[in-house]
Amino acid sequence: MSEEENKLITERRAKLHAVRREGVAFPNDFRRNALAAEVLANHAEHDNAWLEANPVRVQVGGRMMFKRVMGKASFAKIADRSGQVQLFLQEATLGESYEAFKGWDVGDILGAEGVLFRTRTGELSVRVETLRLLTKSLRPLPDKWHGLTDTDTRYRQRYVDLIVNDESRAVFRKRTRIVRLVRDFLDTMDFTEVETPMMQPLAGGAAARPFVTHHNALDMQMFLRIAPELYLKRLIVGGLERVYEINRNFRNEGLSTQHNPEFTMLELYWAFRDFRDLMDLLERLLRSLAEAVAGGLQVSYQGRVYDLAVPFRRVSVADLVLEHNPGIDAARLRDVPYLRAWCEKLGIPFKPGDGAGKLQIEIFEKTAEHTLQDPTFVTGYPAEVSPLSRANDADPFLTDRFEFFIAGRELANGFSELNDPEDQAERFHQQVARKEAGDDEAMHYDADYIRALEYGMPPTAGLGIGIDRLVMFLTDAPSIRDVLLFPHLRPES
RNA sequence: GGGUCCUUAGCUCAGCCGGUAGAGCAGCUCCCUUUUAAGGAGUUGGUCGUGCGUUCGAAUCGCACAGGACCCA
Repeated sequence: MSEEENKLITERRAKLHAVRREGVAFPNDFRRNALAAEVLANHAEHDNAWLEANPVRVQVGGRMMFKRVMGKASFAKIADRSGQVQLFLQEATLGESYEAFKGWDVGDILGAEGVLFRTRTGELSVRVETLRLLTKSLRPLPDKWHGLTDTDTRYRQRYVDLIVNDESRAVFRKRTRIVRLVRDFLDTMDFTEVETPMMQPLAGGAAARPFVTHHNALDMQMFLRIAPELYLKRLIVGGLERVYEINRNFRNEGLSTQHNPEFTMLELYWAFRDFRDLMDLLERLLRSLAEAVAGGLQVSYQGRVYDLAVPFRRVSVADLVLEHNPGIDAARLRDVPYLRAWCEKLGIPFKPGDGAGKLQIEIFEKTAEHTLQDPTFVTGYPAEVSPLSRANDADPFLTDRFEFFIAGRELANGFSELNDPEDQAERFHQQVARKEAGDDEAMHYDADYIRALEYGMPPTAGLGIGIDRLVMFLTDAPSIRDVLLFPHLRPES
């Protein structure tokens, strides 16, 4: 028998049809005057003597999660958005609706009115005087003790996961809180939150394959954005000076525990500041988030404790490459044939057009990146792989840029912005050359962005933070799917 | 893209050197007026992910496919 028409559903459907024959099966005239958690918190101190002397009448409603019928009396627990409260039901008080209740199922949504009292074991409960079925649930919930563990069902039918798994609800509440705290943090610093286009004629601001769509009225190809960067910096040219955006980016790439095709990114741009200021800001932000949502500066993630109290390590790409590859000669880190030989030795594929900067990064990613457990700012990113970053004054092979790693993952990327329109035009030309050489992640030449820079962009620092990965870290979630309400999955067969 | 493992009742899981499919919870019938995974008695429920093969016989062995988990690139 298929899941769509199994016996349990058939039985519940018959119960629904019986309710329909009696009248309105899906009433919407019941109103609550209390939530479960409020009821419990407001009367935590009160014993039965107090409750008898000061009767508290409440109207509560929610989904029935437990049901224990004992002849002429029953207990049930209902869950609302705040938590659960127990109902005590007696045939003597409820009459006909008690008989009806015995036929209702775990999962049904009920409304109850009654007075508070404590049971023999001291649990604050509602002695129900009026009970109504508000919504019949046709599908059985997962096992009350084991809950729902099958990841496929948890992700595909998130509504079921949210009904039965408290921890899952807690993660998403925490996610919302984290995002709100980030906004508060930036708003306090006089940043302005803005919205920029998700559909773009050119997908710029990052190295990634875009999703392609089509605008019918204009008969033109458009792209879902891979980053908001170039639009936000136009706003810096416009004089907004401190802007940020928290919203979705789309990258047409594979799925993994750390990648979803659409993911949430914070990007902020801060005029009259440089990349060092961003490192300080990120350090402060992470600490304040950990204290607010993870219980302190010692954050436990997947069994390991991360101490955010100590200053975060700051180390260059070159130093990490040398640290993890003792055979590499520090004097030859910009020697292309030498680095190619090392890539071959390490089994790293490379393209003919790759220069020393790109090869360094390949070696870094293969040998060092995953070892960066404790919070670490990696600096000294080569200009070749940083087409939008300001070149370092002392060493233009490098840029004033960092990436931030924790638990072996990239969490943020920040740099002093390239505001020299002629340098930027030259970098775009290099990207176009790479694209023509077959690198489909290379950038386009964005003429309007160059025009904006030609009006003059003040010296600026810009930071991007992967919100999903940040939430994963702060909620101890092993997979990005655990922090996305509806993660991308292959279609159901 | 490569490797390892998983898919059996609504849920959580046994069964896997081939011999007609099992438990707990949920459901159904009955008993029970203070339960806490309530308890007691009885009982229903399965194209064992899909397809092809090996075999007298396949949940079990082989191959392919689909979906999922983890590791690697």
